[in-house]
Amino acid sequence: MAGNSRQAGASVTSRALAILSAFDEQHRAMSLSDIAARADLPLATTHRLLGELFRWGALDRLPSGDYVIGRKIWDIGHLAPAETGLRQVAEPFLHDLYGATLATVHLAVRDGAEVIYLDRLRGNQSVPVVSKVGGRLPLYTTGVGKVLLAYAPSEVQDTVLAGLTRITPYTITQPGSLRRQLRQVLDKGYATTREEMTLGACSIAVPIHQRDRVVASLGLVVPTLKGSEQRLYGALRVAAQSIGRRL
Amino acid sequence: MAGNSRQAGASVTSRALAILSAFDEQHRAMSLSDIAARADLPLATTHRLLGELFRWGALDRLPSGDYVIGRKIWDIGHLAPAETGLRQVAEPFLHDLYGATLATVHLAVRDGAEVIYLDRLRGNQSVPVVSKVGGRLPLYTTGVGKVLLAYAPSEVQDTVLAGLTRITPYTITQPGSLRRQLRQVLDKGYATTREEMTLGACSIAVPIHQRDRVVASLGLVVPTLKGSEQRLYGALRVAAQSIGRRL
DNA sequence: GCCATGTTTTCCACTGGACGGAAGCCGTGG
DNA sequence: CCACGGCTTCCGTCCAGTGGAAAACATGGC
Repeated sequence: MAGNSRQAGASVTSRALAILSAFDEQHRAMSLSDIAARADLPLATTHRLLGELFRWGALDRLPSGDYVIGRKIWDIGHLAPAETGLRQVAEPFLHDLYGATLATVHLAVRDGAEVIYLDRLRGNQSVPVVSKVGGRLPLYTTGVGKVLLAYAPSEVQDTVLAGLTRITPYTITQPGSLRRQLRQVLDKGYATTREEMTLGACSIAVPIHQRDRVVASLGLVVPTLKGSEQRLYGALRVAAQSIGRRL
Repeated sequence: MAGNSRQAGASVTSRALAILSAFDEQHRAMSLSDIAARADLPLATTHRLLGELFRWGALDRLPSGDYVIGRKIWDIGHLAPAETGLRQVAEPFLHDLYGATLATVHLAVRDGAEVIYLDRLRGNQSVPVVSKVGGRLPLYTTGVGKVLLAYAPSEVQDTVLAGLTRITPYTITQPGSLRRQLRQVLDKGYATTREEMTLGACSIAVPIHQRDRVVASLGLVVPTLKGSEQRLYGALRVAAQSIGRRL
């Protein structure tokens, strides 16, 4: 009854993992029933699994009783070598970049059809940005995103090109025009955006190469690129090369 | 035989979690048999669970075949509110502090009898430090640690005092002398260390209050405190108050 | 090349722990 | 006071996880 009630290959472990997957940026705190609904699991089962995860430290509870991701996950996550290794190496160069430009500095990698921000340096009086460390944004509205997209396999590009949605009046929504920009990124060696994600924020970004593969992108967010594009590009290129050499 | 072979209340989920727990700073990459040994699970079972965790993205594999923590854990970990909330709020103030002092800046919380570093700003030419974001250190050899220990429940203090081990010639190993220092921390409002963790590195740290509870600590690492102690304390206090007010 | 040694992967019959419907509990508010 | 929605506990059924064993695979010594 009630249709296909449960996923086919649902192993025990995968249920616990399904619960963790139920959390995302829009759902940082959820009640038992929310989680059960989002993970598509029966209440009683969810309840028991939540108990186990909580006891272990994977989840915490707010005074309200809602569940949130716990410290232990944050903690163990920092053992991930790809993320922390790159960050570790890049850190001092990000500082230098910030010192030299006073712009918001971003270090990001691609995950599927999204950017994930590994690190961000933001000054006190920098332009407001929506990025967060650990957060995700579309590939086609940010400087670092465009770089990563330009070097991504064509399946990924196709997926992204098929789903362009307007965020600001300046967001690129024409597949042809985005495709042209991506070609330019490969030619010129850097990408730019002009208020395509946030009004009042422009950005410029370059790839970070490990051997001959592009593994990450380094970007700056500034109020305007007028006149400073080449200077910022120069600073970015030096930093990206230094980071790449050290990987 | 060979003693008590398996934990008593070992639920399925807890085995997957035991595998994740097998990873730590000294064991970032492990083979199947290493993991099975550390998690105290049979090889075949471990193998299957590793497969599930890998397929989901909780674990990655190196070219060598060794398992490491995967991006997904890092990713989900950043949804933990305690960690990221505090970081988010503190970030601009850490920058200011760095700008004003050019010292390495630390933001840390206590977990049991250890410090966990939530954030670190390190200049290019700062004193070398052993801290890492997401890393753990003892409570009694670091500035932020002493602050957090001074405000910790007495059980925690007793545990720590019972296990003082020398790291540098200047590490405090006398329980009495540490206890005296902790009292001073409460009196003066800040803690200092002088080469107790790393030779050539001194530190000063203050508590961050949320309402009337101490939730974190903010610290600076410098080559020497000579003459600058009061100036650094002033800067720290202002920053810590601003952060606390915003929580 | 060949065998000895250590590690990873696959297999499968058995069984004990997960499953989840249902009933009880608790807080809220009409 | 009772009705309602969400949380927690209970417990008999049964199937998915278990793990010993053996097969594949990788090393490396001679």
